Amino acid sequence: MPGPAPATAPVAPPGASAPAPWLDYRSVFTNAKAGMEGVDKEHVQRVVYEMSKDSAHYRNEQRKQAQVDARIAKLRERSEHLTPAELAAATRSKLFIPSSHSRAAQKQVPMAVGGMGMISTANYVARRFGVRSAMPGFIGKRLCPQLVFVPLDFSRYQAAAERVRAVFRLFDPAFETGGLDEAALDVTEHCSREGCTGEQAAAELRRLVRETCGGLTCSVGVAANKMLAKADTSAEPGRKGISCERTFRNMSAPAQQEAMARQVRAVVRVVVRARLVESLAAEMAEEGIEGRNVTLKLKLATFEVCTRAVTLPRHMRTAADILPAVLRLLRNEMPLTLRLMGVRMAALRKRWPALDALRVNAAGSSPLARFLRPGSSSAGHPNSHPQQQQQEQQRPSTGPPGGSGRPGCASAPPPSSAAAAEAGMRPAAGSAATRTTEPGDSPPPREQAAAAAAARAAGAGPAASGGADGRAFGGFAAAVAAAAVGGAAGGGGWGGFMAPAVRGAEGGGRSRTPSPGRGGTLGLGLGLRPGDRYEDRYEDGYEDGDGLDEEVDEYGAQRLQHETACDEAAWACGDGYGRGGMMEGEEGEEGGADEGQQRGDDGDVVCIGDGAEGPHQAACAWGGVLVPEPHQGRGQQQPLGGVAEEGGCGGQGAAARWAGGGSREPGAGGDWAEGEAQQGQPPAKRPRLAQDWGTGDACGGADVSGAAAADLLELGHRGLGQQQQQQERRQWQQWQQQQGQQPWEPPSALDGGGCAVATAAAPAAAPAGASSTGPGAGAGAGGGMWACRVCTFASNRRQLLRCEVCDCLKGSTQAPPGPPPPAWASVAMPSAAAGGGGSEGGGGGGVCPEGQGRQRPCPECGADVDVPRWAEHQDWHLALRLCKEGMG
DNA sequence: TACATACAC
DNA sequence: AATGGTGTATGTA
Repeated sequence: MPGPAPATAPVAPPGASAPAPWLDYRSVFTNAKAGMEGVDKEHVQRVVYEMSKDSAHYRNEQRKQAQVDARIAKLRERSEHLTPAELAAATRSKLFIPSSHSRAAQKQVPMAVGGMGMISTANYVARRFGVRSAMPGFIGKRLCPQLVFVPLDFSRYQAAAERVRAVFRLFDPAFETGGLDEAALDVTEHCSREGCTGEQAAAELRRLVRETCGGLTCSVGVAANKMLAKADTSAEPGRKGISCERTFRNMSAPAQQEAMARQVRAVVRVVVRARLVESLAAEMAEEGIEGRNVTLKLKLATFEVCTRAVTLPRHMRTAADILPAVLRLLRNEMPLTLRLMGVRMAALRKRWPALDALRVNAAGSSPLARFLRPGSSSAGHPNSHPQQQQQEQQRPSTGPPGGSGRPGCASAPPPSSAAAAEAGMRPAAGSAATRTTEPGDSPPPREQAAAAAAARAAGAGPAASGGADGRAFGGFAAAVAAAAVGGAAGGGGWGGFMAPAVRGAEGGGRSRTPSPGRGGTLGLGLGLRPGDRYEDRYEDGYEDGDGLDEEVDEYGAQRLQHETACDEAAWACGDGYGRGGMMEGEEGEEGGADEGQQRGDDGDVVCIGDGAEGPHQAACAWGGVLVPEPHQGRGQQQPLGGVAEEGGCGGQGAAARWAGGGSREPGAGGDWAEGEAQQGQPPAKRPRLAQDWGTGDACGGADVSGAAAADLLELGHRGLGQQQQQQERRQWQQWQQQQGQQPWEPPSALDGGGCAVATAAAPAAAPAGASSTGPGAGAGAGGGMWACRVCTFASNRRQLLRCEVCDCLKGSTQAPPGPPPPAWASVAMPSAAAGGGGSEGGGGGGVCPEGQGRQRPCPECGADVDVPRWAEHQDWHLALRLCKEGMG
């Protein structure tokens, strides 16, 4: 193989002041990595630079680099005043035996695992060209045109990792994993037992791996070990956080973006469409964990990343519980121009440490097992369990969870119902009238699938979980099986959290299983169809015979049908709401957009939130400043100020933008952020969300108890403070005035006519697509909640004036006139059936393909829905289901 | 402690 | 045309 070609591309620095600007672009890609000795660094640097320099990503890298430089300078200055003692404290020793293995299937061909988007790793042949991990594939291809991409195949990596871990376990049953290809072992005991040195153990480890893992090699280093303490941290679940995030596919027609940008509710659409919360809740259910911190991660179109977090009043796990927190965090950051969104739960704990063990034994044949088994008539349903009620409604989340738990989990949920409950069907915490999972309830297909799969898996028992080649089932079944093994091995550590041995058996308890369950979840999360890229990637993860794939497909097909119908209706009508932001992997061509409504190919990104003025503008969430984002090749480049302020974007980023504020488009003003701008004081940081879950006094901490709990939780989750509501309304009205519209006033009587105070219990959440609850049929804890007449959300607190879900005013039947009129309406509407909007003049042309007019009855609620709002409306039902599920 | 960010893989 | 997703550690108020 010839070495890397000398710089072939005619890379003339056009008009650059510096002779070789790429030399200043310090990216990780030029760092040496094993096998990269002798690489022409400057060439790599130049290619990377040339291919990156016009991108938002590049600008963000520059920004970050400036920050790092500033930080370094600061540290350097400080270090001059450090005492020796402090210096010593700042130094840490490496403690572990890291081990990794890699395998170059071909020694001659340059190969990279990954694709054009991102390279996970590259073989040594490729590395000689400068190709390396974390590099975008298209740059790798440029550096090395012969580069062959090898698609990711997590199921194989997982399988291989399992085998290697089996060897590790021999040396240290409680070893810790660091991803698929790394582990840390404490071999202290092994060495004293075997009377060997660390080096000898390392050699033995290498040999065993090589001989038992199909020739895999691993590198092992030995160092002092102080991590024994950690073995005693059995009160901690093995993992600290769990998350789900998605990058949005670029979109789209300017009209669409502008429309999106006008409505607050678009946010919900994006969240719901991304299925972030759903997926996360499903994973938590699989893992049997719950968390008390919710973090929202946002990556802006500029590649800036920010996170926003709240601590919940107690541990939570269902989508219905998490979603409101996410929405609230998100709303607080608008306007936004997003590239990625993620949701994370932290402060985790095992839900039922003792119960898990019991559940495992339900596979056995003891009387207790029989009692617990699904179908046992005497097995109570989850919510009748006293401990659960206590824990979920009243119990302070402090104290050893499950510690007091006499294994009085006699009425513990059988696996199937547990899975169903966890998948989102659980009654809301704090709901006085806890809804039971009654026979009449028919969970949505997905939940059914999950429950069925879980039941099967659990029923199969540990014996079946071994898998022929050591591949675990993953997800729920695997966790159960592992717990069984570990529980037995560990001598029955039932109370409290899992013993280290169990964690070992779980593979460290930290690594996630990307295969079956997750593949399904991901597929669903992306709204993929058969044949799509991501599905290809993950379909290997499905185990034969576990039935999950069929069920997933069935659910996926339903979702697809639903969404396609919505989108087609919306897109055909050209209302600009058809797609509330697509995910990567989704195709943009569906939906029958007519020619006049084709999406732009500007490479724009999802734009949400009030105030974003157009497709080429982005707002910095921290500063709240609206800044035109130059379109590719056009417009001025935003100066990236070198102001070395502390505090990330809040400092430097915002400052830079303020400094460059002159590039705002002249007529683009009018967003509320400009008010701040005119004061000339860049807010250092947008204020944190107040920690006012609930009233702010009683709910701030962990202790929520008694009857007040329900109230506070409801308030905290679903309501904003009145003050905040008023503020929002002022902003809304202000915006309207700026738009030259009449301020929208609610229909006279707040409670007039429409405010159905919910009293009855909510009907079961309907399966997707089936007709279900009528408006106002909602319910609640009987606390005088009101049902929104627009979106039907039935659990608004009495003292709230706006619906927490859709923002409509209490009692109103109208949605506020936020978004501009749909495009097709301004073309001409020959149809006679003028539903709502009336006559937007014009002549000729656009015929809504719905043909019959501008309204259709919604199959879910029966209401006549403006066709342009059809997709939106359907999404509301979806969001509502999420919220209602479990609200009782 | 709670939140925000940086960074490793 | 195009730069990921998940998890942990650490700094700061």
